[in-house]
Amino acid sequence: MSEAKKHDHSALVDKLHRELPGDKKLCDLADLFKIFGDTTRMRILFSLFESELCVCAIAELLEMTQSAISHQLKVLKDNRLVANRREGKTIFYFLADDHVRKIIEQGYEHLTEDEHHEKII
Amino acid sequence: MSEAKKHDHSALVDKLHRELPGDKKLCDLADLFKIFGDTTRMRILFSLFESELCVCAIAELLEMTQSAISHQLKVLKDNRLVANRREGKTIFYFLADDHVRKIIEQGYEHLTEDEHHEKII
DNA sequence: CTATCATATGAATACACATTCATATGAACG
DNA sequence: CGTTCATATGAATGTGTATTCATATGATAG
Repeated sequence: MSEAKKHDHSALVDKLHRELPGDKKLCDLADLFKIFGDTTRMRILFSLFESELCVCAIAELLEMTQSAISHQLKVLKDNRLVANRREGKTIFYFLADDHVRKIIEQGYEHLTEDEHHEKII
Repeated sequence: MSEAKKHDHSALVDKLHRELPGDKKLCDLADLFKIFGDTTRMRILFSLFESELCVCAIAELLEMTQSAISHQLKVLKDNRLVANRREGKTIFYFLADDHVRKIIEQGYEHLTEDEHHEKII
């Protein structure tokens, strides 16, 4: 037997090490949440909650540069959170699927629960 | 009436502007997701899915510095995603509530749906 | 084909933040 | 108390990335 060092958890650690999802999965998951972790992108997603919008409408709404919006829309599209369709010169963006709404709603719930906590203080 | 400029959406933009959640809410929400948007924090959260763990167990499991883990645990705790309890010298961390699990699971679902897409290609 | 409108994109800049290193706190034990 | 173990924390560093600026693409109208 190996001499037990200070505070040995090798057994537990080994077990958990086998159970943890692969690094690829965890990294992908973190990358997904990273997309939601930016105020501009979050505001864009909320803008698209009700209806599709063209790029310049989003830019006006959020009072930001067309370029800034366009860059972020690319990030959102590359990660399949939004999709777009062309109509003449205009390109309309819309939410890609319902997961986007669900993920955001879950986050919202956590927040409101926190407010509950703050009231007590 | 104001002269309609090129591509006028002022009506739609005004309407949406009133409907959008306040900047504080959106910022808080983005900040929440930002927490999940880091591989180390995601791995820590997954480590705690099954059972509570002390800091050095997490550090061993993830093969990272105690300091790095401690810094991230602070972030997680400040945002109420984990909580801790003391037992002598040791401090055990655990998931604060079920929202954490739900949020992560929603993200996971979105990912697996994407894999579906990739298979078709 | 040229001008214009809508959008995309590359490079540069500026800022946020994860990790490291050194050190501090804090509990238990002799 | 002084030492040791477990954890926390402050400052410095390096990396990632959001925005800006300038410019490119791409569609439409004349």
